[in-house]
Amino acid sequence: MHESLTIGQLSARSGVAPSALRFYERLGLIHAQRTGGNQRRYARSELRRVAFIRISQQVGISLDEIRAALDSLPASRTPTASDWARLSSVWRERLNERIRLMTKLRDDLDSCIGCGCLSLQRCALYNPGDSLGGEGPGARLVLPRTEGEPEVDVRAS
Amino acid sequence: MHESLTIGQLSARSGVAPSALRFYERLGLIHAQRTGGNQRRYARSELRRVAFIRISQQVGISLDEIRAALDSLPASRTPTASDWARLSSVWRERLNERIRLMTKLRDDLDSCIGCGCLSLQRCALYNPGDSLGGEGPGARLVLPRTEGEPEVDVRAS
DNA sequence: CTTTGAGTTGAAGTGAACTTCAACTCAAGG
DNA sequence: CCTTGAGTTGAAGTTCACTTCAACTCAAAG
Repeated sequence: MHESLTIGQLSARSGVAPSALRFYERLGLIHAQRTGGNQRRYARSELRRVAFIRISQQVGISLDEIRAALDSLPASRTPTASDWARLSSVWRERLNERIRLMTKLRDDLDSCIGCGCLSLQRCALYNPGDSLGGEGPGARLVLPRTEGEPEVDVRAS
Repeated sequence: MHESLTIGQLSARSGVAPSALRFYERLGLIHAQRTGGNQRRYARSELRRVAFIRISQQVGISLDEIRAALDSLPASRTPTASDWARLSSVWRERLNERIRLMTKLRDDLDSCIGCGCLSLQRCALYNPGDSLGGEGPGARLVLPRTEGEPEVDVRAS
């Protein structure tokens, strides 16, 4: 009866807009069968893929990287629990790194609030190796990629 | 001698590209005097503004919101330490919330790796913890992009 | 003075992740 | 059969945060 899902159903159950699902398909992140009338029919396993995509995005991973990760899943068989576990554990590292960076930023910000200085030299908020930079055009990630070596010093205002 | 900075100097000292500084100026985030030859000269206090902007971005705040925050600084006088501290402490709340969410996501992901399931009902990755209402899983995305009412349930793959 | 490197402008381009649109077709109830 | 809501397409539009470009001018060293 409901062995396959329409795009509307997949959208409703995943919380992802139909337009986004079509977009994901164009990028090769998900796949669909077609009916005689050319409409998409999704296997239930696609729901899990969509779940993985959304979770990955929350971890701060680009669709491009997510696609690469999904491509590493076995094409021949339906992914098993351990397949998903393997992917997730990689994301876990990323997430931990992000948490570490944000925590450091918060602590640095705390000490800056203490003195109200924003004197980046002393407070090390600009301390390179953790943050700043970003090369090339295009949108910035909310949390920066590593690199950059500014010499910041705002002692005299 | 260096009571004011050229755009190249401000760029070097802040680690922000000149094009970005001009862009910030267009958005009203920073300000510059002009020389007779129409070149920008920045007061040293602008360095602190740029510092605040970059830190704010790392906290995950949009330029639009940053502008709003900067607009709340007194226009008449040079901002004091406590002015900056006031702004920073607001950001600190945001940062803490983000850390909290990331940490929860990591913990949820951990439990998912344990069973490798990504079965969002059981692993609660999609469950905000309390609002599992009614029949079936009333599960939702933890951080929905837009509004919506997804009912996620991937039990059968 | 000449050269060179730094600065100026507005307009257009970039990349990510989508959404919106117009102009259709398909599927199901009455 | 007819209507209606759901689905189809490619192309274009949107937002954010910038960068790149062309075509200049300015500032300082030699």
